[in-house]
Amino acid sequence: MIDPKRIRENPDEIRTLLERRKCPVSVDEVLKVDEERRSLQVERDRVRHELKQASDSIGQLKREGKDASAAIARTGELKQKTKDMDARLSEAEERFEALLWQLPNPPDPESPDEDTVLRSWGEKPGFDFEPKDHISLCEELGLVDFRYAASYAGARFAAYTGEGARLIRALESFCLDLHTKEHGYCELHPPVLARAESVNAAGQLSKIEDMYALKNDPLYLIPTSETALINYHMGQEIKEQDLPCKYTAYTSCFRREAGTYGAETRGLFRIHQFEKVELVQFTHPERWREAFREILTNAEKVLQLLNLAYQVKVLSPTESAFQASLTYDVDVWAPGADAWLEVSSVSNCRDFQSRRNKTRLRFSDGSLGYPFILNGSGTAFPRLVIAILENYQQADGTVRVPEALRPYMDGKEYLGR
RNA sequence: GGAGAGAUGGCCGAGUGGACGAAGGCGCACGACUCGAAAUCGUGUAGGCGGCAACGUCUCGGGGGUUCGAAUCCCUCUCUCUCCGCCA
Repeated sequence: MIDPKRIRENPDEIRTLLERRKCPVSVDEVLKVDEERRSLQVERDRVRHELKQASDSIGQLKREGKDASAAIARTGELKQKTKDMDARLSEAEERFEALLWQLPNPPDPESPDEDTVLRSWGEKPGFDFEPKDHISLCEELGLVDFRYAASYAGARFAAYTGEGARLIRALESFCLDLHTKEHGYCELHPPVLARAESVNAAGQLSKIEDMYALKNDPLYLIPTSETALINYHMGQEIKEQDLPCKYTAYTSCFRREAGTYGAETRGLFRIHQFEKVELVQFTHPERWREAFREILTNAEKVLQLLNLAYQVKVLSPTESAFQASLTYDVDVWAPGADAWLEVSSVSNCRDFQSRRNKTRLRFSDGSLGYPFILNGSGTAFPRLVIAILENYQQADGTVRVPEALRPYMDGKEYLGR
């Protein structure tokens, strides 16, 4: 959430920034309720102070063995007044909080009005045959059983089979090894179910219609392990000297994808459950750029080691997530689909999430603040699988295994051979 | 799921209705002593909200209640521990 002081002190700046997101919440409304709440608090504190003093003097009388019943009788009105003020104040505070929680992260000034490709890496492969799309490759090589997944779980699910399942497992180990051994991340394996509070801290409850909720428990299936990782220090203080804290996790991710029917409904491109390796860093507010570049580099490294062409683009405020102030996407080239596929999204959420889940930062001078939290995929698998299959397909219908993955596949050189 | 016991400051731990935001200890910071250190002694050591500040107010796991007054009594929720059950 946004620092209320920042809104109070720079309302015009916040208004302008939020307009870039087409945010429906009015800053004036927030200011109005804030003002209301503050003046109520002054009044409430005053009334309560009177009551406390009265109580103290009753205690004093009793200690001296004097009769206090007259003094007690006089507190009745004060007590009622305090109760009324309490109710009015907490009502105003609730309204204020509710408004505040609805505000998205103001976009970074760097974010452009339109998504913009910044650079690209690698060569698109040339084929002397007509490249197939991943759906044909999966079916012909028996890597994914869509029919089974549909009858077992429903439309838009995938069940990897045989070498396909093996490929997913190889990718998991490959990515986690890279990020833990080479990039210095601490590996976690968190629950994929989370409380509303945790999901909300991450900013994802703003799209509740996209979340899977359980019937018998107040829990949600997480849409990304970002949810788990950004809450790792919830309610805690991190010491400045312990920064940056870097975490990675491989989890399944669950998204209802409500309202996306009709578009890209076949194959692995957009499915309800997918696997992803996530990277999260808690950083010093002044060093977020370093962390941002690092996470982006870490994600790119996966594609570079697999020798897949990709492009990096910076997203406009309307495209970036509710909780993010700046987002870069990494899109991998998929020749069968003849398209760039988003496999990673790197975001700076500043102190937006740490304020929500009360992760605080103890500076070495003793003062207290909030760490910046950044996240990025490193990377999302179904689309990485699409890219591998389509880029590495051979004329004979088999798929060459990228060399970097072979150690994780018992040295296997080709899928389907 | 059943039965019981707990949750107090950075940590340990006292506190069962009034002088308690909270004894004592540890830790930490500063000062004294010292050539320096250890030991010792002294001082200080939570956060939120509001306020320029003085200060006020809130917080003893969370929420609600009783009371003039709650860390303390009552209800409720969460979490932890022990035993039983059930499992992977």
